[in-house]
Amino acid sequence: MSDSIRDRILDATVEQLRRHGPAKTGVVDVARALDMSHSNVYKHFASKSALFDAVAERWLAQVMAPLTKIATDKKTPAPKRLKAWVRQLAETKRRKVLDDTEMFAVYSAVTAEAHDVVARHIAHMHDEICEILRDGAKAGDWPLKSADSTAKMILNATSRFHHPAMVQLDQGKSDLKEFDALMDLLIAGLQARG
Amino acid sequence: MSDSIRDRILDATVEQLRRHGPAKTGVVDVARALDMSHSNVYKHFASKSALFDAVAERWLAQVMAPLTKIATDKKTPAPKRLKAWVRQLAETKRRKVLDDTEMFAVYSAVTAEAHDVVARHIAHMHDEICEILRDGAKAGDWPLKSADSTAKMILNATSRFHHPAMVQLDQGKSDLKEFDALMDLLIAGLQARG
DNA sequence: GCAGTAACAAAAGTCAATATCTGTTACTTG
DNA sequence: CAAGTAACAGATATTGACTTTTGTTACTGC
Repeated sequence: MSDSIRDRILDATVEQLRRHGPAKTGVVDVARALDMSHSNVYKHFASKSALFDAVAERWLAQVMAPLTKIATDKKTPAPKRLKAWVRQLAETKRRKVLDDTEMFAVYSAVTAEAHDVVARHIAHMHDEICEILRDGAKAGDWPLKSADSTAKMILNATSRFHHPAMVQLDQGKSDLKEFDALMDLLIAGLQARG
Repeated sequence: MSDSIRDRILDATVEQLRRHGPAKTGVVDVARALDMSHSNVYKHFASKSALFDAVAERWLAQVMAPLTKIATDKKTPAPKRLKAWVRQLAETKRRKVLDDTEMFAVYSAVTAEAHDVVARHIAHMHDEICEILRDGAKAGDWPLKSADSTAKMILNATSRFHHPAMVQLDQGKSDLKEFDALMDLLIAGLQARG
């Protein structure tokens, strides 16, 4: 079966965002692109921001997919998995900003407004790091007092390489070797802690 | 001797920025506050952005002063000094954003434009961290392959707590205990590295 | 030569009339 | 009842005439 009407509206919205940017994309434009009245779009999305939130949600789901694959790959040792997971996150953001700077700005602007969508995304990332950390503790890779606070620490320490605001300011200028060195230091620290 | 004319113009500019924000502060307003023609301001600053750059430079010098005191306090052990230095930086930013949110936005907007002023400031911070790292290496606190790349790593890892863009997004919401935990992990890592 | 000014063109900003967009309601069609 | 529409009020954007601001030049007083 083909796309649901909801999906078709979302596709059209992304297309409009791509063509005209978030400031000049309106519900009327999206409706016009689909040859329907804007009232009908409101049948499927409560408001313009709900529509944009749904776009952000889809984007973030795409970001998460390869991360989840890494997080659940139990046969790889936790330290290697942790590094691979955060590296994948940093690479995704870096690639997005290098390949399509304008679209990254759109993504960034839309997610900046989508407060609870982003909160759920962060919670999701947090949970996957916790899982890797706990696996590492079980395997004796490192001691672990609190997976929660340690996961937060990992995300904080690496945000320079994956937080949209930072990635956008950096414009992919910084080397991922800097990321690798930092990640190695963090893992050394995790393993050294009493 | 009293303030130079340059300083008086800078003071008036800060006053205008405080009162009306960066968007509504013009060279004409600054001149009017000093009872002079705007042409005369141009005698002392090449352009409006040069004037704002000078304001940013003064602010950043104020940020640096207490940091330099810590960096050059050779009698305190390097690990403690490193933590105190970065903590002081994070605290300064945090306090600025909590005490006077509007003024932090002004500072942030002005420094966002002042590209080479900020580059010099980052270089200055980088140098002070290098100094602490080298002192630690001499005292046997940690091994040190490259002070430069390690200093960069420390600034990267802690940027969540001191980079204007991050501090502004966070609005002082995050606990400095999170910072302390991260800094302890980083120092543990530094000490553990082969 | 340092501190200052008046007069000016070009760029940027203001403001109010006008047009467009958002979100709702009541209604239609398969 | 899922998908769709027309008509509407209020909020938001756009436009174009009209300031204001930026930055320069040529000049004054000490």
